[in-house]
Amino acid sequence: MKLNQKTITIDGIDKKILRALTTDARTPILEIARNVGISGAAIHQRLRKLEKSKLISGSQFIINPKVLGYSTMAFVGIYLDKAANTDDVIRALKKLPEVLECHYTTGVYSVFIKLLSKDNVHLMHLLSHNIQTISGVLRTESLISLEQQINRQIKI
Amino acid sequence: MKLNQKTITIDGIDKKILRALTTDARTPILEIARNVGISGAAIHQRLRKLEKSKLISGSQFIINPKVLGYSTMAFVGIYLDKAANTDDVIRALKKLPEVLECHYTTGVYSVFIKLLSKDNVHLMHLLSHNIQTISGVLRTESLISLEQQINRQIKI
DNA sequence: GCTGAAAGACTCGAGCG
DNA sequence: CGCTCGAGTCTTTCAGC
Repeated sequence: MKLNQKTITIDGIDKKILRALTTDARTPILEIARNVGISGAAIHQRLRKLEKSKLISGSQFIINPKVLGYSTMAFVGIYLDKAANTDDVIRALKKLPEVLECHYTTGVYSVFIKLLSKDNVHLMHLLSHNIQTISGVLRTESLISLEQQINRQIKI
Repeated sequence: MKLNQKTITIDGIDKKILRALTTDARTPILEIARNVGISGAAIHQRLRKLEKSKLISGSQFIINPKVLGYSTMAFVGIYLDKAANTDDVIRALKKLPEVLECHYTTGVYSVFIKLLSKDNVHLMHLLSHNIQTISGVLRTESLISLEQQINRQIKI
C-alpha cells in the first residue's frame, strides 16, 4: 500500500498493528508480536516508523461525555457579517470547551461547529449567551443530533 | 466532582490521570504516579475504576487521514422520503468506510453525516453513486470543510 | 484506597544478516 | 534496512493493611 507523504509503504503487518492499536491503544505490543510472528522490538520499530511518517498522529483515551452529563450533541452553522474577522471568531469559539469541532466551510455558513451540551437549556444558553454574542456573528442555525449511529476513523 | 452514572466521584488525581491519558494514551503510568505522589499500582486501580464507571470508554491511536490521501472532509444533510426505512439507510451508510459519523437529527434533514473523501471528484462520486442511490434517499446537501481549526474532546 | 513485590511487557541500544 | 537479543524501566496483579 503506497501512501502520500514521502511514499511510505505499509504492509500487512503494519495494518495489523494499526488495526489493533486504533481499536485499543493499550493493546500489548507483545500480543501483536505473537499474532504476526515477529519480535516485540520489531513491532516497536514499525510503530516508530508509522509515527515518524505522521500516519499515526497520537493516541488518546476516549471520554464518555454522557457520564459527565453531556447528552446533547448539536451542529451549528454560523453566519458572519462581511466585516467580521473570522480568526477572532474562531479564537472566541476555542474558549468554549463545549465546542468540539470548528470548520471553515463552503456554502451558506462561514463557520460550522460541532458541540456538546448537557441539555437543550444548556444549548440555548450557549447559543444566546456565548456564540451569538461573539463580535461578527450575525445568526446561527442549529441541528440537534438525536442519536449518533456511526462514530469511527477512516479504515486502514 | 459528582458524575451522572451511579454518582461516581472523581478527584484531582483522577483528573490528572485523565488529562495525561486523553492527551497520550501511552503515557507511562509511573510517570503520572510520580507527578501525583502515589504508587503506580494506585493509578492503575483508579484507571480500572474509571473504566468500570464508563467515564473512559476505550483508547485509540489516531490515524492521520491526509497521509492516506483523504484531504476533503464534508458534512452531508440527507433528505429521506416519507416511506423510507431509516434503519436501512443507516445500514447502507455503515458500509461506506468514508462515512465517519452518522446522526439522526432534528431540522430539515433526516440524517446528517460527516465523511472523508480523497478530493472533490471522490466526494462527488460518493454522493452520486453511493449515497444518493440508497433506497429512500431523496436528495442531499453538502458542506465542505476547507479547514478544521478545532478538534478535541470534552474538557474534564 | 493505598503499598510492595513479582511476573510479564515495554522500550531502547547494540549488533546481525 | 529490518530484524533479534538483552538490559533497564514500566505495567499489571495480588496479598496485605
